[in-house]
Amino acid sequence: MTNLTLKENIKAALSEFINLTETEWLIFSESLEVKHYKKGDYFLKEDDLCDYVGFVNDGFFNFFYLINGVQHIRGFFFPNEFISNYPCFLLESKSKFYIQAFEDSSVTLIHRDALIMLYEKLPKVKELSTSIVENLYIEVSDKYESFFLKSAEERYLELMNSEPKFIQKIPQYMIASYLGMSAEGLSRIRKRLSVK
Amino acid sequence: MTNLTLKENIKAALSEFINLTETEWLIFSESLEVKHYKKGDYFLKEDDLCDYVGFVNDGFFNFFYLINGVQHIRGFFFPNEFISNYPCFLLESKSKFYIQAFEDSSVTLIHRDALIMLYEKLPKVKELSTSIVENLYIEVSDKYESFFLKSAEERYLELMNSEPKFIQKIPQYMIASYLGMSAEGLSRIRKRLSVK
DNA sequence: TTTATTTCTTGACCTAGATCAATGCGTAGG
DNA sequence: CCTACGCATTGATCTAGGTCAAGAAATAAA
Repeated sequence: MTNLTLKENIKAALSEFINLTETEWLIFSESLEVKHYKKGDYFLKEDDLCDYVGFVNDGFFNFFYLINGVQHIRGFFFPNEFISNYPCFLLESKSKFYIQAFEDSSVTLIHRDALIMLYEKLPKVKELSTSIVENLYIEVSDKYESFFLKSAEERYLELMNSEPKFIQKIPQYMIASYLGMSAEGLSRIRKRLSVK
Repeated sequence: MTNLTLKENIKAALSEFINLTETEWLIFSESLEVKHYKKGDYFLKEDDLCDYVGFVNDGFFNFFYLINGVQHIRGFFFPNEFISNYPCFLLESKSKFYIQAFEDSSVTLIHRDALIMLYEKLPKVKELSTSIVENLYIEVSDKYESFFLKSAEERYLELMNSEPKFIQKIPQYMIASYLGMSAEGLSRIRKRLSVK
């Protein structure tokens, strides 16, 4: 795929939030750059500043941090999703998290400075940023609620239901970590479910 | 306290986010109204639309919802904090939550329509809204993380540490619900801690 | 194909915290 | 002052899910 086509991907995704005219889109797309990541490459590492927001074209990424060398997975970024460590992007603070390519991936990026400059030229873009944060806020509120009210088994089923296609590619022990349970625990849950 | 003084409370709180000149503040404060709640009164009920953001002057509120008649407490609003069901305020959707005054309370309110009108007159106010949501997002992300990594005892200590003054006024069984544990569990934790 | 490494499963055991039921305590109303 | 009712404590019991250790399977490397 050409870089041009890759940028076009975003256009569709953006339309969920804002409507850009052709001219506006041209201005916007000038600030975009496409970057390719090999499996294992980092979009972001611990203690990095997170100066970019990206949009995943292909492949996918793993969002985690380390406590005594143990990976705690907190999310995945799949194609057609925005990718960033937003709290760090917003606060311009150092990242506690890593974001790592899980397979060869391509991402369309925009730098914070470019984005801020766009806010002047295209006020709609400011609204876009606001909407993204609002959505993230609502999303994490839901995840929080689900953790409160649901058992490990229910959370697993919920995930299988919402993201079946990609989950297959992710090793079980990572899914377990993402769901806040042990790898052995998840294995038993799967066994229990397969019997039913 | 006069309504004028109550409104002044907000000014100080806002200064954390934006700086308003005297003139701007006058424009802003015209959109504010002060409302008093008796203990037990609702700021918001299930299925209501949440058309207001408030600012707690006095008293405090309880943020919860009901599942088969059981209260699940998800937060408290203390003096000098903004009060709203933000996801509902943002999405203009029906609330699943109740917000109830725990003692006689006073709140300075702004209606969504007034707020949106202010965005035109005072663009800074738009930034204020954005900042508030960003803060909420970061706050709930932290709470999520704390739930993941910490034991019931640790979460209790964390809360006692961050909000000692108000927590005293809240019955234990509500704190337990807020922390996602049973009332009996919390009682045992407290006993264990008092022995140490 | 064989070997090595990573991932998954299974069993044995343990523990935090839930649930249920009984009792104690404090304070508001009569 | 007494009675109730809401709240807190405590004991007994249960269970989801964690931890540790050993194998089995699968995947990658050679």
